[in-house]
Amino acid sequence: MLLEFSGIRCAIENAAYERPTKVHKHANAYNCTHYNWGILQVKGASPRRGRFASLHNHGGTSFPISTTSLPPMPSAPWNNILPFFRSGSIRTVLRSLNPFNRLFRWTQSAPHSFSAFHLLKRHDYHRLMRAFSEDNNCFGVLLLLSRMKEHNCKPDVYCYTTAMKSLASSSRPWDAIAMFHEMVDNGVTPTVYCYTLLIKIYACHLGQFDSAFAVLNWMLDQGCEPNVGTYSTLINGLCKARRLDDAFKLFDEMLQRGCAPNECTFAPILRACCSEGRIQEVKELIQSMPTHGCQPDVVVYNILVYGLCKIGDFDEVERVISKSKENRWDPNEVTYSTYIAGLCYAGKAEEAFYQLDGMIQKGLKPTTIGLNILLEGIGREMNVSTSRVLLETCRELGFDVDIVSYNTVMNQLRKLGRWVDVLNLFVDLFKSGLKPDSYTFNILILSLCKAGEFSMVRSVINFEGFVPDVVTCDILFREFYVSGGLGELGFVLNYLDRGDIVPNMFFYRTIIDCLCKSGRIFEAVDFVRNFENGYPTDPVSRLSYWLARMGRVGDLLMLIEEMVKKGIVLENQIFDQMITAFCQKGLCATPEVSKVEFLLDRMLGTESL
DNA sequence: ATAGGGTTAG
Repeated sequence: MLLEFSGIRCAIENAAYERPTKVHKHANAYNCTHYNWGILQVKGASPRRGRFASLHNHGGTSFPISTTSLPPMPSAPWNNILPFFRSGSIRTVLRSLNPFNRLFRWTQSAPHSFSAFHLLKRHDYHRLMRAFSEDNNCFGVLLLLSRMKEHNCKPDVYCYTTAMKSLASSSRPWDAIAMFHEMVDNGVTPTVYCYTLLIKIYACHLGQFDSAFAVLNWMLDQGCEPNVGTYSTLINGLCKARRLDDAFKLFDEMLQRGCAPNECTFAPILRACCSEGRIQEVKELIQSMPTHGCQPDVVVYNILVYGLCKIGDFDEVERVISKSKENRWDPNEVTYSTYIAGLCYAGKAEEAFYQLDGMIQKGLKPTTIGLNILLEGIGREMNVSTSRVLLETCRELGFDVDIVSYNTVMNQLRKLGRWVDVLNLFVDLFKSGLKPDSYTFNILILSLCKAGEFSMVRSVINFEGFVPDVVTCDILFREFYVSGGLGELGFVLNYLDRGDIVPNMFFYRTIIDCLCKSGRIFEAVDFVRNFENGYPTDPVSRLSYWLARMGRVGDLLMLIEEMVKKGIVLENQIFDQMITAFCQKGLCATPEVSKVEFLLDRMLGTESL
């Protein structure tokens, strides 16, 4: 047991504490393995990335460049790509390409001969790449890019941009950045949009605003003027990172540079204000929009509806919708779906159903996302039978459901311990032509674990196309630890050792929980002590919870003294957890409370230092 | 041809 833990610790120490988000989405891995590409091959397409982009000199200007190399291009033979051509959108594009015209006339289905690829023009490749990209098939996009190079058709800026976009939306931001550099190295000049995409990757995907601003400056140096889209993208990133002040600053800056904002510039700012409940500010901003030369549109009003729902002001939502005509906008599917979602969150499921009727009568079909929120809301506020029936009747009603719909209802059943029903829905989703994603598998696995059906868990893990992710590892680790079957999890440890799965705060918390539950307190303390950056807040908070819970306030005090000595800033969270545990144990009315009071005094003392 | 609006797992 000890050995296993030291193995994990090793993996954790090797892993970067604040590594960028995961490099690949398992949905993609699923797609690929489903079509008989080995998992390892797919993983090979996404090698481990370096931690952060470092700054290199590029044309005399400081420019962020990643230290990573390009992903190896996939090299499956063409017939391996055949299954992809079953996708409707891709076939539509193929059909319209001259070299494929005749092929399609001969065969009703996909082409069996790929000699036609030799005849494709650069533009044709780009159209195909876009179709694959829209189909969320990053692998196919990369395959096409490598094929066009093999056929001596030099990819242009549009092809590279599409590849970057596809990589970014497959959670492979570092590969996308590497792709940008390959493009520049090949002497292809980026367009404004290409730079904007790079900014988006740094700002929205990686949260590295220094690099994002560096790109902005670099493009100016290259004589490429940022446009509204560029600024809006960066403002969006800042807003998402809750840096609203910086967003406003950039907004002023773009005005000074003579770049006029539009609806897309306002939207993220309005959204951020809504999230903070600053609804009055939202209303004022919307009113100010015409002075900036833009007319609030349906998206802007949808954000307002979202904000009003968030504070539960449904009367005002009604007013905003009823005044839509005079404000020159038409409520759409998203408007009502947002309204319905708000009602669900407020526990007004009946009212949500009423609004659903209303929107259908207006000839608007609920969006898939809107349906998913409704399913979640009625499962929570009414009962799971209703949400399940709704899910099953959507097809008859002509509403489009997706894998999230199934995941939502499956998880509701999971919470009730109805694992047989979870399994039934898992089977049903295939009948609806859907494919399970990582959420589906994790819900199913958790459900089976809680039911003690470990042999079925093993079957699910071996299910074709399933790739465990950090959530799977977390679930398996916790559940197998509790049931004493940790020895079976060698493959989880291998994943961690290879760095294919990067542990996150949830996972560290699980490790602390497992150690503490089995009384291995000193190992838990050692665990947080030996962290790369030392005593990370989240695991320490969890440890603080356990120590208080086990009545070991003295040990907790020692840990805190140790941290203070090393100059570590103590977060409130650490004390919150301690207090929670203390209250849960009902120790507040006992003399024990004096220890906590002492600790709190200590906290206030350290804060004033 | 690019930018902005709702959703699920530990």
